[in-house]
Amino acid sequence: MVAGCLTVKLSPELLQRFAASGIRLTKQREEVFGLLLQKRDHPTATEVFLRAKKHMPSISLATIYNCLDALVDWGLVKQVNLDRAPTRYCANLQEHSHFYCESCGAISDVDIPFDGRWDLPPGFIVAHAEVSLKGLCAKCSAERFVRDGSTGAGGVPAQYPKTKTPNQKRHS
Amino acid sequence: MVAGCLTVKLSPELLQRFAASGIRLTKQREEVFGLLLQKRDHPTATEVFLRAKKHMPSISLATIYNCLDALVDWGLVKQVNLDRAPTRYCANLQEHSHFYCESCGAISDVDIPFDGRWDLPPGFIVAHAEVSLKGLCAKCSAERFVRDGSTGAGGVPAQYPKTKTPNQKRHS
DNA sequence: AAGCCTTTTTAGAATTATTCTTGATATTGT
DNA sequence: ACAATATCAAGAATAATTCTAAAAAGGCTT
Repeated sequence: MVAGCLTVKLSPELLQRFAASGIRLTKQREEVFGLLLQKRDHPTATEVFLRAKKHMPSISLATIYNCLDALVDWGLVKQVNLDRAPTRYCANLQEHSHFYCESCGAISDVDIPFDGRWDLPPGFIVAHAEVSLKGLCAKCSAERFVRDGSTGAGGVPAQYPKTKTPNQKRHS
Repeated sequence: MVAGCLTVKLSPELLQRFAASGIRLTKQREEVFGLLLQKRDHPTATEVFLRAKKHMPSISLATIYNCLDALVDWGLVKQVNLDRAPTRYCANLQEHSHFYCESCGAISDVDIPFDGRWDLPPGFIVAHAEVSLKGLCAKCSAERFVRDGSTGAGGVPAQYPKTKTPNQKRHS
């Protein structure tokens, strides 16, 4: 009971990548990813759902969440969380930050995240800026290095050795 | 039916400020604010609730939310949102950023938000950094300045003239 | 192509953080 | 003290998201 043609045809290279990596690219995932590539306005899961239904009337919201989660897991899509508003999704894989317009609610991508100033398009006015860091605190990094026999000295790469985090859900 | 002594006595200066500003400092608000000042570990509303109940057994979670919202409105407390985890509350009024430890879940304050590098305590390892900007996009700032008769030229202060935002809830 | 195994989709129930509603209670100004 | 106003409490309501169980689809082997 699958509907007609997809919104966006993925590039052969991308399809190749999927095939090579053992990832199963279902019609639904292809549709969801295609929608995100096509209209890069940071839609919420519900918005993606509404758009997807036009082409696949039988798709369910749970599937949208499943697909988005899968795409996020594969590193093809990024979640954008602003305050407690519904999570938005973004197919821009370049490192970038987000700008939320407090007047119209639009979310724009901002290039070059942090090395002094942001590369804001002309006319944009920043009222509030917020930085969230994640990683290992002193205590935990010490423990980790003791266990792994590493020195823990300076120049540690950003991607520290990952050990299984206990039962942590996707966005923790 | 109000319980015994508060966890933390607020400073006379602060009490003065409340009195002067017409803000009504109720026992519940005082307790909640005191708890945040006393143990600065960025508790969630539920955690504040559990702590408050020890001193005010009759307090309700809704009241905790009310008090926290009021404190946030008065600028005495900041909300800390990390991904979609429950909102945490922070009585540190200094401009600062937050560091989330992906191993133990602790949230630390990080001084000096963005001017090159962050002032991280030794041992902290950053794996991911995220910057969220808020303000006015080009379209909206143009509209605003046309309406207000301002030039819109460079050097605009971060605190642009606020007009009523239509029915926007606290965290939008 | 048939059978078998695994993954995915679906629909709806469940969860969870937060907000809303309503009546009770407390506080302030007169 | 009395009215006017603001706040609190309890539980219902909301909304985003996740979970569950069963059906469907995809792949692989023969």
